[in-house]
Amino acid sequence: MEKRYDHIVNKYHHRFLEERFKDMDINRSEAPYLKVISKYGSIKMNELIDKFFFHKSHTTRVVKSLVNQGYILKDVDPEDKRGYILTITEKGKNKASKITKVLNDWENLMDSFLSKDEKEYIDNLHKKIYEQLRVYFKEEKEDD
Amino acid sequence: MEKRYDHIVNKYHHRFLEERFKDMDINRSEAPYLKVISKYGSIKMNELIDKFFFHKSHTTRVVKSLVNQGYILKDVDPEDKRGYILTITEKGKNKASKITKVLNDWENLMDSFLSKDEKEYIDNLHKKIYEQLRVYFKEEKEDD
DNA sequence: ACAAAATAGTTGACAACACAACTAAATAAT
DNA sequence: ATTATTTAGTTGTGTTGTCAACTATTTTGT
Repeated sequence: MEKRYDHIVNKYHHRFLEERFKDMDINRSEAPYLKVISKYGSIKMNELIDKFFFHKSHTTRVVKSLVNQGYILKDVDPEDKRGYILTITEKGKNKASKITKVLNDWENLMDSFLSKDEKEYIDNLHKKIYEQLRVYFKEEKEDD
Repeated sequence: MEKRYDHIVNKYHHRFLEERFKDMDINRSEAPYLKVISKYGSIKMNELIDKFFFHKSHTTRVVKSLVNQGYILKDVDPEDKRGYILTITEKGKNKASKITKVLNDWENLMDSFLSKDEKEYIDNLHKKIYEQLRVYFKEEKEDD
C-alpha cells in the first residue's frame, strides 16, 4: 500500500479549510497568520515568523497579501529599522474572528473522531518524533 | 502555539527524501511511483493512479517525466485504447532498488524513534481519522 | 443501433510552499 | 573606529500538488 494515512489526513485538512475559506476573502495559508496577529493586536514580524514552522520567505508574501487586503498594517520598527511591526486593523479583527470559528470547527471535528486520550496520545507521539528529528537534523532552534 | 507537529514531521520527511535523492537523478515526488512500477514490472496507468492518493493529473506528469528519463515505457493498452501500460526498463529497475533503500532508511529512522507499538498505534489512529473523514466528505472510494 | 453516461488520461492555471542569493541595518571583534 | 558577522526581510526560481475543463474511448440504457 502506497497510501500514507498521515498524508491523507493532511490533505483532507487542507480541503476542509479551503472549502470553508472559499467565500471568505482569505486563503488557507493566510488565515492562521491573521489569527495570530489579531490575537496579539500588534506583533513584530520576526516574532511572527518564529511562531510558525514556515520559511520566512513564505511569511513575507503572506504578510504582503494581508496588507494589500487591508487586514493588517506594516510599519518599520523604530527601534530596529531592519524589522517591521504588524498591527491588526478593524477589518482584520473582524475577519480573524470568523477564521477562528473555522479553525475551531476542524478541531471539533477531530475531537468527534478521537477520544481525548487518543488525541493527546497522537499529539505526544508527533511531538516525540519531531524532537528526535530536530536532533537528527542538528537543529538547535528552541521551542517557544 | 501555531506549530503543528504533524505538519513539521511531514516537512522533515520531505527534507530527508530530498537530500537523499538530490544526486540520484530522481525526485521525491517521482520516487514512490517508480518503486511501485518496478515492483509490478508492468502495470496499467489507472491501477497506478489508484495505488496513490494523489490526483491523476499529478500522476500524468510524473509518468511523463519517468518516461523522459528512460525509467519506464508507456504503451497504449491494446485492450482499452483509452488506457496505458507502464513497463519498467533496466535503467528504471536499477534506480528503483536505490530508491527502495532510501525509503527504507526513513522507515528505519522512524522505527528508531518510536516503539513498534507506538508506531502501530499512531498509524491506526491516522487510519481511523481518515475513515471518518472519508465519510464526512462523503467519498465512497474503496481502499485497496 | 445509438444517444447518454462513465472512464482514462491530458492540459492550463494556480496555490503553497522551499531554498539560495541578495540588500540593509545592527552588533561584535579587533 | 572599522571591518566582519549576524540578523531581518525580500526576491527569483523551482517543486509538488490541486482543480476544472477538455478529448477520446468504452460502456450502458433504451
